Amino acid sequence: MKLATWNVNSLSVRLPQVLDWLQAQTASGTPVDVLALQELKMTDDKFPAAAFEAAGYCAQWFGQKTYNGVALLSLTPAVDVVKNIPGFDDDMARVVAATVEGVRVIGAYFPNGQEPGSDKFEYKMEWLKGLRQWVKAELVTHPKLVLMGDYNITFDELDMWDPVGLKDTIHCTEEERYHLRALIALGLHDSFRLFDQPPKSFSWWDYRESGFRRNRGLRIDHILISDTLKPLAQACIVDKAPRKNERPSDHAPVVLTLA
DNA sequence: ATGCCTCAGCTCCTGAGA
Repeated sequence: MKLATWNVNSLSVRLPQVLDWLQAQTASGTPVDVLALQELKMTDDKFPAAAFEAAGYCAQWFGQKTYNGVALLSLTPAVDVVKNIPGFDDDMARVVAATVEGVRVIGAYFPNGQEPGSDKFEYKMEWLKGLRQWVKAELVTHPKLVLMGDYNITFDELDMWDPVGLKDTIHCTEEERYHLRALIALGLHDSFRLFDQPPKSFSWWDYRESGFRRNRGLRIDHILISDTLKPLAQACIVDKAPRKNERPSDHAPVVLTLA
């Protein structure tokens, strides 16, 4: 089973790239079974369900105007769909969850937080708390669970192109990392670090100042898997190929292969 | 401190992203 997450930064702009990428994965011999998308930036009526259906994918989506918006694509139908975090009041579309082939998949676009100390940072902290409470309960009923998406949090210095210059800046603060570790403590694993990785592996690069060319990036897109799934993990990589497209997203897909 | 880039939108500037 192959699962992936990709913040596309506007699905309207990136749809051809998403379709091309899915097609390339299929052509390689291992099609993507589940793809979580973030930052659709479109209302639900604009979602290109027909294009994905033509490509062989079922879709669950949860959008809003201008900002946020998430979707789950799957080769087989998704059931028990949940949108946003039950019990956490939120006027932004950030989460879509569903069960695919017996695996509980949660796709999420975590709040950015803007700047430590800001209202948006405070919202990020509350959102993270709400997410954790819900995921904790989900793990009880769904031992096979994947939590993937744009976390907007780095784990440590390995995930930063400039650990000194970026120390304590947004995505790299101790408060944010506390919540990330608290998710891990529920019985989840950072699938990327289960494997040897190239040094300076990132999933996002700033559009500005040639961030990608100079590999000035952050690893903020993650695929966390439950204890039960850990023994099945075979590989996890960042696929930088789509970042080399003309007009790319600032994020690259992260891809996990399970036995 | 700001722009550097990209995207959406009550679009020729602004807010937000990260």
